[in-house]
Amino acid sequence: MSTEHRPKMPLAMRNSTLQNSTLRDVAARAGVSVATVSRVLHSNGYVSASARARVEEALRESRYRLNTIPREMRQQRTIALGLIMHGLSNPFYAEVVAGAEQAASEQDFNVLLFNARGEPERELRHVETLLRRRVDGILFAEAVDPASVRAAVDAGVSVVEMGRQLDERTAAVVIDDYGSAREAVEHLLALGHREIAYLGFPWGLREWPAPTLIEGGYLRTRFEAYRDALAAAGIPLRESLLVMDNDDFSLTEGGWPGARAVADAMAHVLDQASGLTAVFAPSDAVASGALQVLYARGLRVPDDLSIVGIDDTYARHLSPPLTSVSHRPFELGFRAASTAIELLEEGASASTVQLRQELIVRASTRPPPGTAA
Amino acid sequence: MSTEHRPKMPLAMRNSTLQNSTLRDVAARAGVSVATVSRVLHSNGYVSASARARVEEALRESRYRLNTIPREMRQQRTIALGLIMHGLSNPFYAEVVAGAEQAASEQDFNVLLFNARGEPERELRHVETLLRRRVDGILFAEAVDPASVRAAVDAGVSVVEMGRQLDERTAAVVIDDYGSAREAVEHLLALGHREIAYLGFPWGLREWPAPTLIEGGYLRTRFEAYRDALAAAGIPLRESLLVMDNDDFSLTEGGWPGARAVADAMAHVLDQASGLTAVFAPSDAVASGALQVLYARGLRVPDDLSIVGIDDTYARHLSPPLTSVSHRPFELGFRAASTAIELLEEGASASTVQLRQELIVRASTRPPPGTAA
DNA sequence: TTGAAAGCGCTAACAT
DNA sequence: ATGTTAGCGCTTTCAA
Repeated sequence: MSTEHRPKMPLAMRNSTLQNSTLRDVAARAGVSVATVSRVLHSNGYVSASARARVEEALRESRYRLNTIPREMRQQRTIALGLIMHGLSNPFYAEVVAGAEQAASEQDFNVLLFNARGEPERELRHVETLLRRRVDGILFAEAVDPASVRAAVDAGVSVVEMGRQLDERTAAVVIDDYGSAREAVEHLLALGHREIAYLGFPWGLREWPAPTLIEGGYLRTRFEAYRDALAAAGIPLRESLLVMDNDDFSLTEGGWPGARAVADAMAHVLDQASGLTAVFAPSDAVASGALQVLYARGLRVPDDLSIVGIDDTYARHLSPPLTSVSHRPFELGFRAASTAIELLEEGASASTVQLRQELIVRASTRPPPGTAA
Repeated sequence: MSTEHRPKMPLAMRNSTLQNSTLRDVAARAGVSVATVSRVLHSNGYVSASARARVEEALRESRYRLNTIPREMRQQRTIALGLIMHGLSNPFYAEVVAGAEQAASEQDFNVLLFNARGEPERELRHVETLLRRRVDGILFAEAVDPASVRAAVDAGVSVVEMGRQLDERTAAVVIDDYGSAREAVEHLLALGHREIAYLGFPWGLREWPAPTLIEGGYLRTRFEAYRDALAAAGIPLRESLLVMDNDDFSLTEGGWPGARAVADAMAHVLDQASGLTAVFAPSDAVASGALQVLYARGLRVPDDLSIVGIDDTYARHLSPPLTSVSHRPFELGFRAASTAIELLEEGASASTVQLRQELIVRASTRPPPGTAA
């Protein structure tokens, strides 16, 4: 007994503008079976020339468009990656997303984008949503909660962490925060600077909210790199050249470094320090705030003071164009997505890759005043 | 005769770490039917307390996670929107994407992100991919090809265009380019400026590649606004205050305005014009380039010269912080996604909304030198 | 070279 | 209150 498979509605109606036509509609029109239509669609299996011709005409006439959902169901793969990040306002992450999209796109994978805004619960919720959609992989751009990453790994999808690794079992593409901060400071040292201010948050790990805990994390690393670079050059740390997140200077606004805080910090250093010739800003955002203070005071960069940033985001747009260390966010995203896909296709195993940073020298740095170039 | 529905593998195996457990697994474990499990999962229909308890335990034990793909198939809706844009490097579009993601997320819709990089073929290909995935709606951030928009509309999904409307049948959220340029220039006029330079591409509609055709589109509009604002104030256009894309000044690099071109343009105006007191830059990117030239020449903003931009992207990071007109990209994306969803839920009809721009006055504008404030 | 049919894992109408 | 079952529209095996 063969079951009656005809739809309740007559074919004519099912083919209205509202309803997409199906393989069966096409098959009926061409007078063949759905299997044959499928063979024509995917150019596999044997199809006679005449059948193929009739099918192709039927496909055209019925304005057929393949529905990939049943296929996802059948094949248990979606050809999709989820990407969880925490905000696109920072151009660094925008580039990360762009890189991931491009790599995915080149392999015909689609990207589902989620913003968890630094909130662990939201992050976990997004992971759940992605797992229910049965995506093939999940990319985390600086995950905030190990539990979300764990959930993804436990579900057996391919997981890649970017920027920071919260779970050992994932593949990861990370940045060398220490190395790039050190490279920035050493660039200043190489130019002959000895009095270098640090605008940051060396001990700011007190009671920050979740997103900033992270921020605190890498700012601490960058501070250590500054300290070590000076030490290696035989230069003692000078208190007056440091700004830290203490009761006098709250460098955070709602958990993140704020413009006002940065301005205060820069002003503070300028007022306190004598002989200052350079500033190390642990991000382009901080550097831009510092430049605004210098501009307002009529101090010239790099004539009076050199300044170097990290991130290479706003850097090229500032006056003067800022020397900065790029973490190559596009490549970060690109590698992450590629890795997720590789992990899928082969039996490849997860490994951690460290991306090499790149110092980009622009017009904001030069030897200290009164030095022979 | 009931068909034999048991899977080939024994239940135990199907429940391995590799294979997700299904409703049927849970039902078997709880000793109920799949319908009952489904009722528990969605809290609809009647379920006895004891059955519910057993099901809940079974759900836990089998680490069940709903698979939404069959649901999409059954219900003919995916709760997903496609978003096609042309690059995240421009912070304006990054914010648009952020806004769309947030609106979608608030309604539990997911966002599939595609970058067509200004290429019509790629744009159309992305539309096809989205339609095959049967997304419920497609958002275009400045579509480049009417054919892609048409394909989406013809397929019957809900379509919203952002920034520019290429198809009359879509809903659209657009920007008032003319209005915002005019507001920027009128801000300068209100401060008392009469000698205002324009750094742009008034007649640059010659043989630009596709992406820039658009660019040419709105730059032309912004130029017209500049011209009209001056005319309304009784100020004649002065050739020496205009930079246009001609053989002397190629303002485009690979189709887009380049840093070098902007620098040349600003330098040109400074050399030619006497009595110049203000500059209208038709984007923040152009303004930032102009500021760099002024900085290099030791000219002070706003003391010597005022400058206003459009977009409000880099504006806040520049020295001095730039007065600019915001097009509120986050809201643009947010409204677009909300609209797409509304169009879906109700029988609402497509309409075009114009977003109101916002002049943001910062430190780069003030009355001309030698004027009583 | 072609067709029939068994799923993929849900939802929901219908029956009991 | 619960179970049975017919799909959703493909892919793919198996038989013819």
